[in-house]
Amino acid sequence: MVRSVADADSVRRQNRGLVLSTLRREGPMPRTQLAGATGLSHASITAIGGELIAQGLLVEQGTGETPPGGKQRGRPAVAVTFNRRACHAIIIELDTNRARLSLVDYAGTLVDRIETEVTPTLFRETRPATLLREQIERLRGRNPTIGATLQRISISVQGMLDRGGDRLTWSPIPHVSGESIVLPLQQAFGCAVSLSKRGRLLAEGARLLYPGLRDLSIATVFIGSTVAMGMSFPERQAAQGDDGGTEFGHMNHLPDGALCRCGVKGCIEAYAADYGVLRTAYGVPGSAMPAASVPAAAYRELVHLGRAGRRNVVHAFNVAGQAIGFGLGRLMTIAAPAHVVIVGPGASAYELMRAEIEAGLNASLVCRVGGVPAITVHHDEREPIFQGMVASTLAELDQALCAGTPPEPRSTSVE
Amino acid sequence: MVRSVADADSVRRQNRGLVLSTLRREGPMPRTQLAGATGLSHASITAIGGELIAQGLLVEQGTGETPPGGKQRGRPAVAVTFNRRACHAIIIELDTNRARLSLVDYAGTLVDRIETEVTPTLFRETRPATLLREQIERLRGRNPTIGATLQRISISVQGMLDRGGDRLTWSPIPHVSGESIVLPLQQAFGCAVSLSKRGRLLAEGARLLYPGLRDLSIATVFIGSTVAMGMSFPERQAAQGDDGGTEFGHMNHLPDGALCRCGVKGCIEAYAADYGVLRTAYGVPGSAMPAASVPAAAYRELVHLGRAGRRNVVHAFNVAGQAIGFGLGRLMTIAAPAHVVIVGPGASAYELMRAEIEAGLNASLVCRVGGVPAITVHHDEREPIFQGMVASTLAELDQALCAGTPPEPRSTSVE
DNA sequence: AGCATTTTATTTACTGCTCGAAAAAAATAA
DNA sequence: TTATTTTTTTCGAGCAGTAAATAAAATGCT
Repeated sequence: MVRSVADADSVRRQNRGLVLSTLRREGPMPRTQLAGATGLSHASITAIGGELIAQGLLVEQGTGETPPGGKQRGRPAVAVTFNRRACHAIIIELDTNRARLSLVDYAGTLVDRIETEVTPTLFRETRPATLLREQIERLRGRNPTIGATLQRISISVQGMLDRGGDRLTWSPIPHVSGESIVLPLQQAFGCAVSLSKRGRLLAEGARLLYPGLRDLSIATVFIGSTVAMGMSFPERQAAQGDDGGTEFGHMNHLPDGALCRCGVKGCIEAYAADYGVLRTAYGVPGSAMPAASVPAAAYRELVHLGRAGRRNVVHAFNVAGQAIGFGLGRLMTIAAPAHVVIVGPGASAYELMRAEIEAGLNASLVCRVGGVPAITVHHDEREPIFQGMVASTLAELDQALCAGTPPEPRSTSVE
Repeated sequence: MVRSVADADSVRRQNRGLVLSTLRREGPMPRTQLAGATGLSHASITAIGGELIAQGLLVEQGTGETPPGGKQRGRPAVAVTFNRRACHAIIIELDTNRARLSLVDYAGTLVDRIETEVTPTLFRETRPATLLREQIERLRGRNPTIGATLQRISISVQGMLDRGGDRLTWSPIPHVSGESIVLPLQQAFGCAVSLSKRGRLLAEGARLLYPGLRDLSIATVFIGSTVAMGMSFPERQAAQGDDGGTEFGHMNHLPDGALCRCGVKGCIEAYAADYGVLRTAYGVPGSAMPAASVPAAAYRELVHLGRAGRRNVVHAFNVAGQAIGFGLGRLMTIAAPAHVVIVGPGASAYELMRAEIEAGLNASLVCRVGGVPAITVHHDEREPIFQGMVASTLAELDQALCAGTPPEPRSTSVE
């Protein structure tokens, strides 16, 4: 709560932001309804709405809906909504095996999307910023109409970010850490560029996806080729910085335990990621170097065998469940989420890990006293990430636009 | 970031709060200087200051200081400061062995203080709220002049709070959990009552005590008859609710490990609290019931023996250090404090645990990549708690007073 | 003593924002 | 064509903040 002086200008900014965020949350609506939803007076809505339309951020919608049957009685309501063409953003999901770039407009609609493969050796020769720059150029080339309206580039990555959020200090994606990513793109495209941890976006996306979670604290655990977690708290949405991102997968489970891909011994990931389960299942000692990568099919087969009751596989998933359960129990002592969402390929093995996860949670005093968090399983992790990124990117855009541009006097406008 | 409509009133509230918090942080100062420190115009300072003085919250200070040698040239500056008699707060530290009640005035000056013993059986017969009510009455009786100016009661406790912060759901203080504490006191005294976790206050107090920590994230670890931790983040001061309080002492260290006083196996506390070290040192198996309490002198003797190099004791402290080190390493994956402050009786054994603590931290990928947090030792934990409580209580008071009262027209005032 | 100087604090004139109420606009119903 | 209904805009008042001018309260100098 950094206090700073408030004046008429900050009031206007706040209320413009209120109008935009209400429209984001509840969709297009006429001015009268907007007054009700925001708590502002009709007079203010007229003023603010007029400004935002003049600025090109909002537009009046044809007739919106002709809701209940026949004709309405009075002056017809004209809904206002976001001007799709006001600006655009590019959402990038950078993963261990591929990069997906999505172009969305100001209304949040997907305009275009390209995908490119990421090989383990790719970033040994190509700088990540260079690869991304090329792909962004390509996407822009395919959509010439967006012109200079590209306002924001949001990148989702796995790994640890540096303080300023400019680069990765460590990542499971080979050779990607170290180099600055944000700065070169910022310079190349002259717009805001941000790097976010995949885990946090997963959690925020889960909140958007399940209406029931809207007012709960959520931890989303990804289980797959890595183990990752992000947390999201209500009322503090879009907490910038590194907040909400964790390194859950690299939390120690057992001192001097199994070797993790990160080089440290005993991480949760070393027991619960695909390679960890595989190692346990086939009796490979924990001191053995982890497999560089596990084919998706091989992991699916493993889950299948486990479900069929194959002893060694069931045991391996039990070990994985114990690592995750104790990890969650330890987490609970620091920050107690009310809801845990499990996503990723490992979600399909949840039933094999469930008992151990619950046992691990119950070994935590916090859970014994306050109860265990509700756990739900969601298979597809791509959608929450994407939704989360779109939502937070647009919210940031709203902030930037309603904060910066208004005071400009329409001096040299076309008249 | 819950958006709500802003108007002239919210501007005034914000700026009144700004004036008060500036005065809290930087002490009494004349209006001109206040204008500079807050960023508000002189005109606004005149208006706001006048209001606050009329309201009785601030007063003009005689001459303050006659700072550099001889006489100043122009119109003498008259400093404004808090009106001591505007209101009072009672700060209560409820501990395993005693309860301390401090009466402070609006300027934060200690007016009176009483202390009463807490025995392990005390709360079997007396409800905690009843005991506190009696003690508060006693304190009030000794200070009749405060009259109705008692505005706030802040209570520091150890243990877990319920959602609403009304009662303890679990506590190391015997028989204290379960019963509502806040509500009865609120009804008895008709003022705001709040329950805070001792750990969080410790961390916030440490920030106030060491100016160098002002802009860092801090974790304060208490080591003594329990192990506890609180965290404090800059820029988000007085984050209300349960934020910043942890159950670090009851984070699992080893699955199926040593028995903790809380009844769970493997908690950090079971290895690192006084009883845990004692148990390890004398070869008592971890499955043995922990001692009900360890005399302070016995623990001091233990530390003394350890420092003198007694093998079994050194080993016991090493085990304690490992528990704390791994615990901190695990914590780092969720929330990475830049600074760790160690307080309490165990602080004097830090050197015996240091190597193990550092080893535990280094077993965490986060520390390997981002470096280990700085660790400092501070022996006395009472002072930070008290300072933290006074600061946050007065900040809350400022908020309540500058938000609520101003719009009241001085209708039936004495004229 | 009396006037200039200096520093602090207040007053004045003005801007921008929101609000409530009244007026205007735009449709249907009779 | 006129009444009715609903949405939207306009108008006047009120309030908070700023910059600049003014007042206040002291010292220094002649």
